[in-house]
Amino acid sequence: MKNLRPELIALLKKGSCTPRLSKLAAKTHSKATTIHYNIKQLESQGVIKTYKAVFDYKKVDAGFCTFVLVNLDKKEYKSPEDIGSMLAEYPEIESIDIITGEWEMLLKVRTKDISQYYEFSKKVLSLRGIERTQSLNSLFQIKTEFVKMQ
Amino acid sequence: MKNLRPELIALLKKGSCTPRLSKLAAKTHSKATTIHYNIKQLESQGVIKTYKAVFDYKKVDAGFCTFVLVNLDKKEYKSPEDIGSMLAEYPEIESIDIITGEWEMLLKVRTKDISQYYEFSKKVLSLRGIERTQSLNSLFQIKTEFVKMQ
DNA sequence: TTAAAATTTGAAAATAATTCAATAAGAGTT
DNA sequence: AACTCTTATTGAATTATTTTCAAATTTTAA
Repeated sequence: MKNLRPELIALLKKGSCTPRLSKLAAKTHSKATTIHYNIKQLESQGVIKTYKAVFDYKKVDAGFCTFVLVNLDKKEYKSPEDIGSMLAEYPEIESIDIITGEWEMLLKVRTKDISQYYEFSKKVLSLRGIERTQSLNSLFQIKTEFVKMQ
Repeated sequence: MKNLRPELIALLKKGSCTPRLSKLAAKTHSKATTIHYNIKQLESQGVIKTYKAVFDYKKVDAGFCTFVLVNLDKKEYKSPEDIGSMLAEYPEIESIDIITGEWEMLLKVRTKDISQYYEFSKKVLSLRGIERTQSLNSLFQIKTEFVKMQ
């Protein structure tokens, strides 16, 4: 018997969910078929990207959250998007933004703990094109992904 | 006939979704009843907070994304969590973290455009307890909420 | 006012989730 | 290894939800 949990968590983190039409119908005082029509429209217009789960990240070995400000080495890459899409493959990285100001990129990273973060940083933050980084540690999360924690 | 879209988007942003057991069963080569059992367990243990939609935020009037570093006025509040939970009520705020370093708090804010951000900042970033802020603008989003954009 | 397009709805059909009892697998003890 | 206890998986039946589709309604634009 294999442990399904890690596989389920990985799938739910990015998708494998669906809107609850009956609940939405009740909350908006309309019929399920009307919601169905409206949701299909949002989906086909690309308004909705996916449906996913939000976790208590402490309980899925991702309780250590770090924001990483990144300076990119202009000589080493074609465009910030190129490094960005490489980084996007790492499951530890929750978000990647190209930003204004002193730093070119901001990452949000989730690992189990500080030592797993150290492993991540050795592996990822030394990639060609990444010149310098500064990390800000999250001590406490009040809201994530529009969802209040606690 | 009222326009359901804004109401649906607001609901889906925080919840009103459900895991697709049949899909998860297929992907993990197990039975739907097994997935059902495992998911109920994750839910009752508080591992899963909610199921929600991820949007193309440009298409839901929230394409302008800003990270706000915040210094808190120690005289004005009991604890950072108190200001945090006040801020958590604003629908424009995607995430709130208490962080290490020069700044005490990091917000991620989504508005329609720069002028709506200005309205937000006048309304919210002048609340008692917020001493000083610095905002970093997102020029391009590569990944959000663990989901690759584009 | 009228015609066309977009949205809502109801009924029926198709899928999917839930319940529950039986079975199987794993963990720990003797 | 045999036994017991606990945890996890499964199949069958029930219940609930989603999907389809045609008809009706509402909105938009001329």
